[in-house]
This record gives sequence, structure tokens and C-alpha cells, in this order.
Amino acid sequence: MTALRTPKQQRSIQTRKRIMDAAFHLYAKKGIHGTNSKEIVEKAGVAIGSFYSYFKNKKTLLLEMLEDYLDRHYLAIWKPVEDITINEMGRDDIKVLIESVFAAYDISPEFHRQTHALRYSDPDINRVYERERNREVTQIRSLLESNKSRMRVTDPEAAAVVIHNAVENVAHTATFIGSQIEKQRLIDQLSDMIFIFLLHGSRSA
Amino acid sequence: MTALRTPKQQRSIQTRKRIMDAAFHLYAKKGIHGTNSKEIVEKAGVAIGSFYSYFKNKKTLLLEMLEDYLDRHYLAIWKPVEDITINEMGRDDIKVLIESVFAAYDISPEFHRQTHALRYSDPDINRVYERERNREVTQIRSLLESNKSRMRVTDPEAAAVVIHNAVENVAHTATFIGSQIEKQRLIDQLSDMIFIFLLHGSRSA
DNA sequence: AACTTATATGAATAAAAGTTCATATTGTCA
DNA sequence: TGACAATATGAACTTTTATTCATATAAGTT
Repeated sequence: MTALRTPKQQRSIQTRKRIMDAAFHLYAKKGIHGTNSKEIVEKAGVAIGSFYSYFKNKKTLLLEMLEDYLDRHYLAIWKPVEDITINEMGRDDIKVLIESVFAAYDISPEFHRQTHALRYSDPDINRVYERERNREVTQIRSLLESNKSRMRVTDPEAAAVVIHNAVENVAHTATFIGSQIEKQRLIDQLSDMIFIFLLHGSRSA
Repeated sequence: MTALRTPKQQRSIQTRKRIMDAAFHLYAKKGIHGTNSKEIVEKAGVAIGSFYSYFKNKKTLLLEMLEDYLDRHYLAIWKPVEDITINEMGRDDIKVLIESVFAAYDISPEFHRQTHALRYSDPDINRVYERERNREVTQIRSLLESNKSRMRVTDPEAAAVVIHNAVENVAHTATFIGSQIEKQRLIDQLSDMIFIFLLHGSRSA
């Protein structure tokens, strides 16, 4: 392989972007394994050679796309609720936060589904997802600790992981697989469960 | 393709079983995509032609293996705790059940991981997993309803799904990915969360 | 305009892997 | 033992797809 090119002119920046956009939509639509390089460049309207001018191979393209996507996912969750940290966390705050998590999956449920599938069989993909999990768990943990006086949780570190896993998987089931049960009922039960867990018996409940 | 053979003699029953066993171990060890048919029959000590005498293709082999595996998984969870339904469910019963779930992953964490990965990208695999989810959720729900008088849960149907998702994902994270946090701490927090959710304020708590 | 650098092209290459089928061997039963 | 059914074999076929690289075109610079 010849060395990767760093885009310098506008047209090459465009070309690179076109490839990423085309891949993103195709991956979401036809799956990652179901999409080959030819289709990507065809949809992008560029030649196959351009692909390998700007990306080492298909895998690094995917990793870069995933990092971008998870950054957007993370912001979609926490941006709308960034003031909860400051206030005292209440039942409604928890529900709002969980609703924000569910809403974040609307960016591209299919791309998320496809890449999430890979995390269990591909260590590189998993690494990117672990970075994401860590920052989400850290956020939850700091929420727990900034409300420490009202909380009855004995092990906030483990509790944060458990809460994160619970919310994540309910969202995944609802988003990726679908359920007989309406999303809102799941969100309600999830909110109840977490609220009661965190603040059961608390005076300010 | 010529029609599939139905094993009639002992040796063909053996051949078929050898192929399934070899595939099971290779899939766990090298991944499903990382294992090709040649390797499977080589490890099984039979010829490639035999493979296609007894299995339509690689996919149907996998589906059959997965059904078998999930039957074992299901039994591993519920067999050890089948009397909990009868007794009144207490804090310890919940922990025992959750520990039983975690233990069930010891059958073959790697095979489980590999197939679980596929459920989000392969509808056929997903169908088998959904059958599994349904019977697990049904079990949980009937536990909730047989202890109805003591429960404070407003929506047992949705609660069963939420509880199932929470336990499943914590087990998956601990089993497939690993965590800084010791398994037992996660189990403890999970048990607490579920117990409090189900019985908060209950007299018999 | 001449020269250099950046960018675009796509036919050709190369490697992998699933599946078939004509042939050979083994078992069964009369 | 002979004949038919069941089973086993593996070279050959087919298809698919990622990646390379020699060549052509466009942009920037002096």
C-alpha cells in the first residue's frame, strides 16, 4: 500500500467525507457485512482507488465512523440533562435522563445496532465501546456521589455499573429488537426501579 | 445439493455428532466467522462431503447448535431454583436466582458471546434468542405474580422485562467483557436493586 | 506556459471459503 | 455370497470481495 493521503484541497476533503457518509448510510441499511467496498464508493460517487487513498482499509474506516457516532450519542444523552448534576436529583430527573438515553438511539438505531453486534466479537470495536461505557458510567457515578447524602446506596461504584447496564439493555431491547410492551411502560418501570433503589426510605423521597 | 441424509446407522449418528462437537469448540475458540468448514471437518476427523450430507449449510448447523445450547442454558438457570416459585420470595432467593444466572454462563461463555453477537445482525439467530428471552421473562413474571400480594409493582409485565434485561446485561458485561469491579459486588447491587424494587416498604421485607 | 504537487481512476490481482458431485467404501439382509 | 442401501471421500467448482498500482486529470505556483 502507498502511504495514506492527508486531504489538503477542498475536493479531497469532500471525497473523504462522501465516502464516510455513504458508508454510514449503507451500513445502517444493509449491515456492515452486507456492504462491500464497491457499493460504498459507488454510492459515494468516487472511484475505489480513492477509498484506499484516505483509509487504510475497511476496518479503520469503521472505527473512525464509530468514534464519531459515539461522540454524538454521548452528547445526545447528556447535553439535554447537564443541569441535573447541580440540582437535587428527584424521581422526575431520573425519568428525564432515561428518556434522554432512549432518545439518543434515534440518531441512527441501525448503525448502532450493527456496530453493537460487533463489539462482542471484535476487540477493536469493543475498545471504542468501552471508552463510551466508561464515560457514561463515570457520569452516573458522579451523579450518585453528588447526591450522596440522600442516597442509600452502599457501593456507588458497582451501583453505577448496574444502573448503566440496566438502562442500556432495556434501551437496546426496545430499540433493536422491539417488544410487545410499549416503550413508555418500560421507561416507567425502569425509572421506578432506579429511583426506589437509590432513594428508598429517604426523607426527601 | 442432494437431499439431506437422515442418520440410520450408528456410524452416521457419530459422524453427525462429531461435526457438531467440533464446530461448538471451534466457534467458542476462534469465533464463528473465524472458523471455516474445512477446519470443522478436519477437527471432527471426517470429510467435507459428510458435512453437507447432514447439514444443509453452515447456517443451519449453527441454528441447531444454538437451540441445543440455549436449552442447556435455560435449564442451568432454572433447575437449581425451581422451588423458589413455591416459597415466598425473599432477599436471599433473589440473590440465589441471580447467582444461578451468572453460573449458567459458565457452560460456554465463548460460544454464548459469539452467538449473542450475531443476534443483532442476523434475524434467524435473533429468533432463537427471542424464544429464549420469552421463556425467561415468563418465568420471572410468574414469580412476580405468584408473590403478588407482597409486591408493590404496578406493572408486572413490564417489570419482568426490565428485571430480565438488567440481570442479563450485567451478566453479559461481567462474562463477556469483564469489569474492574468484582462479580460479587455487581451481584450484590443487582440483588439489592431488584429486591427493593419489588418489595420496598413491604411488611415481610 | 512550464513545472510540481495533489487528486482521481478502475482494471487487474490475489486470497478465501462455501458447496457440489462422481466415486469409493462399508454395512445390512436375504 | 450377492445385491442393495447407507455412508464416506476430497478434488474441483464457483463465487465473492478486499486491496493494489500504473496511469490520467486537475490544481497550485513561479
